[in-house]
Amino acid sequence: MRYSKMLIPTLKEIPAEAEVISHTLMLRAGLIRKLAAGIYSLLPLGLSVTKKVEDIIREEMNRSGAQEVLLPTVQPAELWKESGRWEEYGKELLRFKDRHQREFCFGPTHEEVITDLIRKEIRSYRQLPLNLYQIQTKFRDEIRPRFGIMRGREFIMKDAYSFDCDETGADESYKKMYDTYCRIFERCGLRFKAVEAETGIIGGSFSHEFMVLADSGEEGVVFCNGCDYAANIDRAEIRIEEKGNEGEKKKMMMMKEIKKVNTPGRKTVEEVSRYLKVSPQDLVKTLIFETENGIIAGLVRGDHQINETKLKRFLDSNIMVLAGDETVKEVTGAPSGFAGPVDLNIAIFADQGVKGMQNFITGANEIDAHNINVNIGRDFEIKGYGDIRNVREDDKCPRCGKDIDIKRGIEVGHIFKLGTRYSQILRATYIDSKGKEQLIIMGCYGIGVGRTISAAIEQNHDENGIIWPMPIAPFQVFILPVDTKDTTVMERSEKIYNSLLDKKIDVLIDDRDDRPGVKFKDADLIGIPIQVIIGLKNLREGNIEIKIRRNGEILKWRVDTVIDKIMELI
RNA sequence: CGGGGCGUAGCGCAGUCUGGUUUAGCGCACCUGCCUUGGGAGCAGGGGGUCGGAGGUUCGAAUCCUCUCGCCCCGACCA
Repeated sequence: MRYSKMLIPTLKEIPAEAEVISHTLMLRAGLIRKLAAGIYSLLPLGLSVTKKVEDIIREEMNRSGAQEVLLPTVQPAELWKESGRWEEYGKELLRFKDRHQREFCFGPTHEEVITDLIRKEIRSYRQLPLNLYQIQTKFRDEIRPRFGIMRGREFIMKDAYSFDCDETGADESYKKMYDTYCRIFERCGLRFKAVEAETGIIGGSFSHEFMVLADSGEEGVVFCNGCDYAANIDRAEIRIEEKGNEGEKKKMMMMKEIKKVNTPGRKTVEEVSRYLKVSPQDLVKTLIFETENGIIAGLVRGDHQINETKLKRFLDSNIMVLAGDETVKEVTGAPSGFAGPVDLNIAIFADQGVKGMQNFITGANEIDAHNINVNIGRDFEIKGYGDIRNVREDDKCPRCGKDIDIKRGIEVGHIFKLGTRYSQILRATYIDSKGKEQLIIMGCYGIGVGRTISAAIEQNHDENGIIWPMPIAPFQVFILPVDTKDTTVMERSEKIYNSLLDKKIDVLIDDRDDRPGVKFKDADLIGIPIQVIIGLKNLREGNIEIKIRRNGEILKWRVDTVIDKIMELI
């Protein structure tokens, strides 16, 4: 491809809208342009990378025995009503009506459609197992799209669905996809971790997320330095320390008399503990939540953070919203910041870390007041204890007890074992070898294509621009003739260009009649791994210069060996 | 949805508080010519704006008021 003919609108200045480096660079390198919030056009360079990633996915999916299909983006409401998700999915589901006032939605995911297809087509165990996948545009009306195509509303996703006769088969399918995903992300040149994860609205019995570690990641990832335990922060279990001496000591402590103290204007744990000259560990935080089963309170130690997802799972509720100021006032009789469990007549649940605490401090359900020397059992009752707080770096691995690390991650892939959640409700069944009707067991497996690209840039860039890993680079080689007007330079450049094309190499030649500085800057910005720089000075000495984008290394090779040497690099 | 901020040329911004000497500006980009060719050059000339939109106040509105649309950030939420 010739640069002069290609639409590569690079930007010298940093776009105001971009927040993370991958977004900035994708705009600056001319890969994407925004049309509306969370909705982007892919320009030639961006599409080229997208196709490379898609092809890697296709190859590996096909290798695993999956078959590609293409399902509709527009889906009838009936199917979603049948699965129950028309109500469940909420505002993220983009709904609309056709000219006959029939209800439709733009598919945010395709469990309903694929299950419908399968229930119509599959009769016998002889037709199973099956794994179908597609690479398709989806739409989820995100509350807050951000970071360019990392969290868009319209986005390209590879989604696969497996169908098995029994649990053993389903587990095998799941394992196969796990391995396939590892291969895909390895080939994309990403440093990633597979972690235990939540199933969320997709549902199912267990799942793994594939996380690319990057500071800009939106998910917390917990992993052990000693063993291979790794989990999403919403999933990561708290290791319960066997309290030896400390526990004993605690038990021996006397319950002191509960007392109300003034804490004018002190609302946060930080403020209260400093004012009362105690450590945050001596406090218990009371958080009020609204659920579908009424208002409840969640308790954690002052220096701990409650995890709503864990609380939600613990209480098996679908809705869990931190109560607003009005609700808090209604329930506790005080503005938020002064809530406490004593004389609170709603169900109270506590983190297991609160269990051994004695003579602690809580809000007094009264403005500018806290209670000290509060004790469970004597002053209030707890309806249940659970693991409802976030893991911290000073916690230990729940499996092996060694130190753990918490990092940020970008979720690029997610695999779920669905079980019979959809096959049951949509009646996707088969006849087994004994002639009996059975539910098909399903799995579902997603990869965010755009997110994978963003993540690749987050991990592979420097101050000058993108540094593409070779397998997903839009071009493998960038030929940069320093002076387009010089015939010696241009003839040699064209020759190399054509030789590489003959060898099926993706090569871009910068035939623009621009000053060298402009071309060098653009070359670094768009990040093609190998730059072939052809200048008169080197050419006179029979040399051609090669610049490795990743490390800036400059190599000088003889003109007649340059093609072979480039082939070795690719 | 709550809080904050921003909409002025393709991009980045000034001007808005304090309405009128501004014919609405600057840098980059763009077009023409000259010049230049190893890290986003230089000179000269040029084109491009319903100041997000609607309504209002006023002799006069980018500037003040009301409504509205869009976008960004934080929070809540989320594969």
